[in-house]
Amino acid sequence: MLEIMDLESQPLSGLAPRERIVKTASDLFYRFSVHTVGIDRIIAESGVAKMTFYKHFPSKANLVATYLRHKNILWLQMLGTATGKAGLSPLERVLAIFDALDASFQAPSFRGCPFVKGMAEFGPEGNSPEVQMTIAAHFEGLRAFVASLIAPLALNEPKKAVVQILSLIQGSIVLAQSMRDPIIAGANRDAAKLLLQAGLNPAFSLESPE
Amino acid sequence: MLEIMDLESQPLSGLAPRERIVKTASDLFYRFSVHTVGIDRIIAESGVAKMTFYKHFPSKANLVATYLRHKNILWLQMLGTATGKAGLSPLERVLAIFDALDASFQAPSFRGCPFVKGMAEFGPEGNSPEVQMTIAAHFEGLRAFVASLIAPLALNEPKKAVVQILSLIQGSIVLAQSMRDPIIAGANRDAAKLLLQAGLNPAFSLESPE
DNA sequence: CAGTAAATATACAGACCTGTATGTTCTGCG
DNA sequence: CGCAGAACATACAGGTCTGTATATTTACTG
Repeated sequence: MLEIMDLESQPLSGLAPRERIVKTASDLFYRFSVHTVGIDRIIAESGVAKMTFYKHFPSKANLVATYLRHKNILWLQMLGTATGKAGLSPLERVLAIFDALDASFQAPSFRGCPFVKGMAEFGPEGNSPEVQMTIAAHFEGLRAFVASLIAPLALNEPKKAVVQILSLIQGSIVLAQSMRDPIIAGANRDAAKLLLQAGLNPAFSLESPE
Repeated sequence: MLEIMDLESQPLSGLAPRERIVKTASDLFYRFSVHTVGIDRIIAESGVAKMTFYKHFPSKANLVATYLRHKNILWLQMLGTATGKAGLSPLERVLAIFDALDASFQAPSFRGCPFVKGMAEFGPEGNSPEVQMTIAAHFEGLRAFVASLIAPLALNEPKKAVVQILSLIQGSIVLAQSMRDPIIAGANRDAAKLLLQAGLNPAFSLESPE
């Protein structure tokens, strides 16, 4: 057989078996869903033996949790670099989230939020505690991240603002997946700007325009 | 065996077989997920024979589409009654959406948006065209509904406002499912109010508070 | 009462799933 | 070189899934 010419995912040859498995599983689980991708397919496409797989991962559920932790790292890295650029004001850092979202929405591989999809497949009734813990940790981490970005703004109701920004983020992702409109991220960026400015200047908020 | 004393779902005895199947499937698909609930379980819990099931539904995918159409009707009915109450101003009609969401979030059976979950399980790659069509029709219907509520406000950028309101709606649902905080719907109601008021009075928007 | 259509119970085919068991081959290191 | 451990290929056990086939019973209708 010489060498496997994997035309589709090329930078997979040099990696160690464990990383090949995680990368293959991550792509397949995200593109399709977890339940529609079996172990056999992951093993075949990662070019790994079944025994090797079960040496590295005790079960499929553990691989799913690993996949989600992997996505969580990528996700928070993307937000961290976008919001951490030098020279940005505190307000601009929050708004940079939506610029980063805008870019990721345009990627052809975009399929929505892996954790929302994870909740859909592994609800509270299903018994996969490790997966559920990983999902809950992601949402809590994202909440804490947004809260840390909003704190410097010294708003009157920071907790409420965090909920609003998080809703705009998650709503953007759902809309970007369900309809295909390039204005989604920008519209929500504007919404976030308005909400945060209103929080900075209380005279703005809840006053009837007349 | 005399009679089946179904203690859990009582108002199921008098219904016709087809409606028993839809009701049972709707509850199970929504509480758990579609892929984790098999035909056998639906048949068992609806008290119907397998042949009867396949007389009424040509396949499981068709039942899934029927379930989603059922949920779509319930969902739009809820929004219609909440926003259609007499004596509400156009702005209040939009905000009434979030009051209705707040109520549904508190129901113990709340498990998020059936259509977001449907997208997670039946992505664009999976070949279930009827299910995908049903999901797409729901999102388009919801968009048109919100657009019809916003039209009377005569905003400068109605399309953008629709995207913002839809994002707040979907974001609320995701947050209500991932974290459990009773302020979510209210916070997003306030956000919607502020955004729509800013659209009514352009002097509000995008002015730096200093 | 008779006859027809719907619903029943049950068994089963074929495919897929996770996870294990049994060997063989490659690879890195002393 | 020589050997140990990792990764390989493959077959299979036990279970579940969708969908079909066979045969019996209920229920309505003329």
